[in-house]
Amino acid sequence: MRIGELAERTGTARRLLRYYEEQGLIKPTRAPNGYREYDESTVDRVVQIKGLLGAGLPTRIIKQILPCLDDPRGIQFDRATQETLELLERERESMTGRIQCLTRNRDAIGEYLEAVRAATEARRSRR
DNA sequence: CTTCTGACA
DNA sequence: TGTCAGTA
Repeated sequence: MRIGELAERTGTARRLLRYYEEQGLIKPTRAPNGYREYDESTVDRVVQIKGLLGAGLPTRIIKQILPCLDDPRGIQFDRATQETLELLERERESMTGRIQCLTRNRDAIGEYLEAVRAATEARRSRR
């Protein structure tokens, strides 16, 4: 499929898909007319990339752990630098922190919603 | 009409 | 990321 279809199916801007390619995250083949050609598996890959990016991981790290997502047995341990491992460790801790923050915010919203519902209900029964 | 590259905001 | 240009 060409970039337009991939964009629609992944909910990603064409511009972004070309950017991912620039960062080495996806490697489409080229049609004789120069158009990028993506295979079915790319749809999943792009969704994964978006998820990782949304989690706050930098593209350069995603590039390294992507082969792991495709095929867990294809991990290139030899290229796992000490520096990369440390960065991923910090990233893991950072994610844990964000999760705790999200949990608090989610609970706060839940309590707010609960309070509003209670107030609304009280008003109804009074009426 | 769709995509491409490069560039600017 | 959006968008504009000038093509293929």
